[in-house]
Amino acid sequence: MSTVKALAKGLKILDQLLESHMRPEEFRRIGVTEVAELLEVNKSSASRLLQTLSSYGYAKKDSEQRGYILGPKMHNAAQTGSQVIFRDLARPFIYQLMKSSGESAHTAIVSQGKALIIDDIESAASLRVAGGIGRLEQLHCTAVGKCLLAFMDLTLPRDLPQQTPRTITSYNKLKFHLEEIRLQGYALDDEENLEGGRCLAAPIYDQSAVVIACIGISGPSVRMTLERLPHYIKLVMDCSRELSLSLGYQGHKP
Amino acid sequence: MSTVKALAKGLKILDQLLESHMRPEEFRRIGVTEVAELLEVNKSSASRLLQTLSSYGYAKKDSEQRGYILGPKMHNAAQTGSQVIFRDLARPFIYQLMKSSGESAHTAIVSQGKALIIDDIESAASLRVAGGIGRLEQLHCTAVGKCLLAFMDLTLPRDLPQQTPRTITSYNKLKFHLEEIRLQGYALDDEENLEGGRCLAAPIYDQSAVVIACIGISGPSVRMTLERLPHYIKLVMDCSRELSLSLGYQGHKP
DNA sequence: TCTAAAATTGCATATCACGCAACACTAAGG
DNA sequence: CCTTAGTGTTGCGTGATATGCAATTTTAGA
Repeated sequence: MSTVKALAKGLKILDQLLESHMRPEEFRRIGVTEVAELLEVNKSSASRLLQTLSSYGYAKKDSEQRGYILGPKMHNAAQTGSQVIFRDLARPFIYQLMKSSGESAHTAIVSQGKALIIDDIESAASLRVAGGIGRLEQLHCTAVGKCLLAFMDLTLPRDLPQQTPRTITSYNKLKFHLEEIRLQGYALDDEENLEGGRCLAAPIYDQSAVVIACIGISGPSVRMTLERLPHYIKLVMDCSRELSLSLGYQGHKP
Repeated sequence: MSTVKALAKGLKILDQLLESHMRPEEFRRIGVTEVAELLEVNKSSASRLLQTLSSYGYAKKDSEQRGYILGPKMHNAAQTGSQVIFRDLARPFIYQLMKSSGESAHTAIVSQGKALIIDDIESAASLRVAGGIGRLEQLHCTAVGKCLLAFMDLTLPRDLPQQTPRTITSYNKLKFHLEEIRLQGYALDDEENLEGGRCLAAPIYDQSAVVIACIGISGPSVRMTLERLPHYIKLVMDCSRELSLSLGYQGHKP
């Protein structure tokens, strides 16, 4: 059994970056010189190893100070762990939402510049919007996507592909629309993503009053009519408030 | 700018392992032959790269079927993400526990073969057991450690260093003692880790009735006397039950 | 602005990653 | 149980590349 030495060196660096990251009280950036000492190699070798780790997203040159920190790929792995816990916590709430609304209910978070459906409880109705745990949805034309855009301070996408005739494809129109969503406290997908389908979504706040996800319902327009919308809006917003409270949310501090 | 090619190859494998891991519906083990095709190298090279990743804990040969999966180090990164959410959820409960008991209260999980304190709310009393978010504690002689050993089906450590004259250093004695803890539903550190200090701990169950953590209190023996222990035990166990319920725990199914 | 320390880059050479081939292991089918 | 095909591992020699050196660039602090 043999090891590939260059790879081993890179992984040792990754160990150090991980260790520094996992203990917030002991966080520090790691420099080329420090890595050179750790591996007992020349600084130039250390620099190239760090560059390689960076180019693949496993390390990142800190933008504020000298030194390298853990890169986005490891952050994504950490986020997946949180997703599983959060999904399980939110499940009873969206189950109840599905029951009270009669439509499919789901939980969504931001991932890879899209809205990732991390849980989805389908309604028993024969005509329903197709489900999809793990599905990535466009941000600009889905209720969950727009909800996340409005409440999470995300960078607005520039590319707004048309999904239906009703899709908002203008950056300025979307920007204005998101302001409305913030005032209303919920987002409506009015056949913007799927013809014949409407969705509603509302944000989930954590204990520090930061939005971390959203929940929503999807259904066919023949059932989710504009006349019945207020009924659905109330259900979704009640559910999102209860889930937020269960996460320790205590309302916005002035 | 140049990349270290051998390291780059290893990171590409890690990318694949991560990708497979993050979407449970798309999980699959990755074999040497598949890696060889991905990287366009000979199977022997692929094998050596995977072995190197494995020896550093980033990959793991699956024990049930052929192929490699994401290794414990990446799991640990994922766990850290969950820790932050869990820590925040548990905080109000241990805060209340500190208030009602008058002693420092903490949350602990298993990490690196030890008990990791992920949150710690110190009592206002002048004489108290020193705190330490991020501290790793021995499993065999602390209340949180013994609690995790008893309820989480961990491998019993063989090395049981003596911390005080009261430390249990016999494997068989510890094994028997853990059976007692399982029956009682809580663990007591009776000056086994620190002379003049006693700790109590109780397990936290999640929605699938699996123990994922524990909470505990620590205080000086002059306050946490044997006569007052039942009072403290009740507080700790009440708190652990409430926190478990808030996580969706519904009691043990037969 | 200057200086010292940290980080990066080009080049030649020493090291080791690589492919080949042989072998070992495993799972499935007869 | 035996056979076969596919998967994974190991030893060896060679050429590709990782490395150290030295020069250069960048950066942060006085």
